[in-house]
Amino acid sequence: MTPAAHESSTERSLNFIEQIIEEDISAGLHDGRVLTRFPPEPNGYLHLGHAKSICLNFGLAQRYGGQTNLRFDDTNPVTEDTEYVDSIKADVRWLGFEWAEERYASDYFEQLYNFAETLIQKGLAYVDESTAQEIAAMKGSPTVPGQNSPYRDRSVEENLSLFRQMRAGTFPDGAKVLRAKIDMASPNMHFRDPIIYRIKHAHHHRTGDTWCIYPMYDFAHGQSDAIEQITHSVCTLEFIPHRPLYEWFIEQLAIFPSKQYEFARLNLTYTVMSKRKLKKLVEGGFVTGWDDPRMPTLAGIRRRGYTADSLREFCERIGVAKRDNLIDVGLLEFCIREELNRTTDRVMAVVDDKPIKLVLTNYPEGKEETLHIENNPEDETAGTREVPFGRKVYVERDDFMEVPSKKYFRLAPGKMVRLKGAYIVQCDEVIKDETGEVTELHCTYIPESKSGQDTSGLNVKGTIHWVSVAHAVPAEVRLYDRLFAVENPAVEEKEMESDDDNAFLSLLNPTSLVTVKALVEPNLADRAVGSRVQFMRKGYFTVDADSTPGHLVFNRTVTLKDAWAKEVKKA
RNA sequence: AGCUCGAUAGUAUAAGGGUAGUACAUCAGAUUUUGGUUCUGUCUGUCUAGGUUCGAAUCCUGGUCGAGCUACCA
Repeated sequence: MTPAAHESSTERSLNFIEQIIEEDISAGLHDGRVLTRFPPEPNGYLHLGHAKSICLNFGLAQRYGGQTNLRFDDTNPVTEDTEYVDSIKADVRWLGFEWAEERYASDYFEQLYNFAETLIQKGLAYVDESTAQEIAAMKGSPTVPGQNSPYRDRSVEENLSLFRQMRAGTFPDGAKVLRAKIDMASPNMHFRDPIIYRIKHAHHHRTGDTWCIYPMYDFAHGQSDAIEQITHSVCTLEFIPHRPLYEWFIEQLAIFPSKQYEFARLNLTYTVMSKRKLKKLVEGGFVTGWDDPRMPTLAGIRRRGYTADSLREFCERIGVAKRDNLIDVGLLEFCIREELNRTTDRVMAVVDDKPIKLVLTNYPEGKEETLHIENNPEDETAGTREVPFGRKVYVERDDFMEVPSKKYFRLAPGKMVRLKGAYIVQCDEVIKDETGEVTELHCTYIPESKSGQDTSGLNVKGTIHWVSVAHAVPAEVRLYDRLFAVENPAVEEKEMESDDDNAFLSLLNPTSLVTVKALVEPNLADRAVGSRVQFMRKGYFTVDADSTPGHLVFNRTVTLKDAWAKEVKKA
């Protein structure tokens, strides 16, 4: 699709990268070809920050008739594993994207090695045998220029021979490194003779034991881009200082001129996005795993009940720019509600460890009715379902107040409400146990008020959900809430000024998971894992993988908006 | 301290020298057999000081504030 054609088919304005690409296309750069790449390191699970990057990279290519490679940046064998490769591929596909080619930086090890020799030959790289500490010390600081290594001026021949011995496995880990010879006084720390190869006698997940030297990120990423002829290499802001180096290597090696562009990574309120911190949560048992529904990982959020569509919509709405941002998690919740409101069936579930039993004293003993209740008022084609009704039903404790406030229009002594899809009932008598806790409400129902054929003329403000006592199916419900109690854990952590890098754990929300019992409609009994419903007046729920026949487990994906809760909070 | 990047409503994001717009959030109202949905209305913004210009969010200069950079991680 041409930019012009697209212009007319969308309202959305262009982000800065799209603007660059359109300029490139009109300038005829690379004959208008667009090839992007998504370059994860296979050392962890993908999270929402990656989702932003995936949607950006694949979205750019789709928009401009290009393609996207999936490239694993696997240059550090000690942290990487195929387990992650598989989960990353699954997550990208789940999000709804298909890559043109699956590549690995390790595919290019031989080529990268040759690039290194080229650099040596040009007198632009040397083997340094200083220790890590010495190298760090000689590096200087942003305000103090570094010092040249004593090994900086070795001859090309010596460097070549040493480098070949490095490859051959002559030296132990850390004994030597290959460094680019640039400028130890550069204000850009990355130009102070960056290390480009290090010795690691480690098993690589793909190349096995073929190599004992591995290129550093800076010597692998740009060249990999060039080898694949990536036109637009999009990464996050922290790589800005690397860009001059990225370009330097490309220029010195005279290879395909890929260009790097940087955007601001996603930050979300009430969570953390750093791999390191997420790992701590998993390893410390603060969550049940990488796919815990509270985690911002794609695996977690998927299990929570989020859809790929809603995530893509979210990524579209947050935009792309260069300024640091903190997105309100409320926007994510809006995106999933918007979809689930449209697509899920409404059902009734009394989510309460101690529900109240409601007895309709004027409803004949033993009588049962089958009610037909619409599945989704937003979707006529969703049809109706059968819901059994009887003399006794469960309702939630929150839907009764012995001494109601003025604006409370649920059950209270003497008050009327409608039981959703059934009858209007009036609360006559409150039954309590010996501790004074309400256990039952005796009500009378209005026979002429039956849903759909109401001739009672009554008009009640409140409608509450219920489940027939005789037909209720027990279930476990996991009420998930924000992982952290504070809006911006990263900033709070900084403000604590603690040396303890576990300090952020004290900011966790202690009620991020509340497990309660529920009684649900019988037709929910055989829902498949992963299916989604709206529990009327409660929220959207999905059947968790922990469910077994006879033991249903529901995850709360997100609550409904709750104007009443706001009202209560105000008071 | 040096270098780099950034700064537009509460949060994001547009406007590329010519009316500061959109979404989410907020608040208010209407509708509603979900205190949901939907609809209507409402509120709040160009970091600062100069300069260029008929005209500046936009261009220039200084300042302020925020972020990143100083791993044999990516």
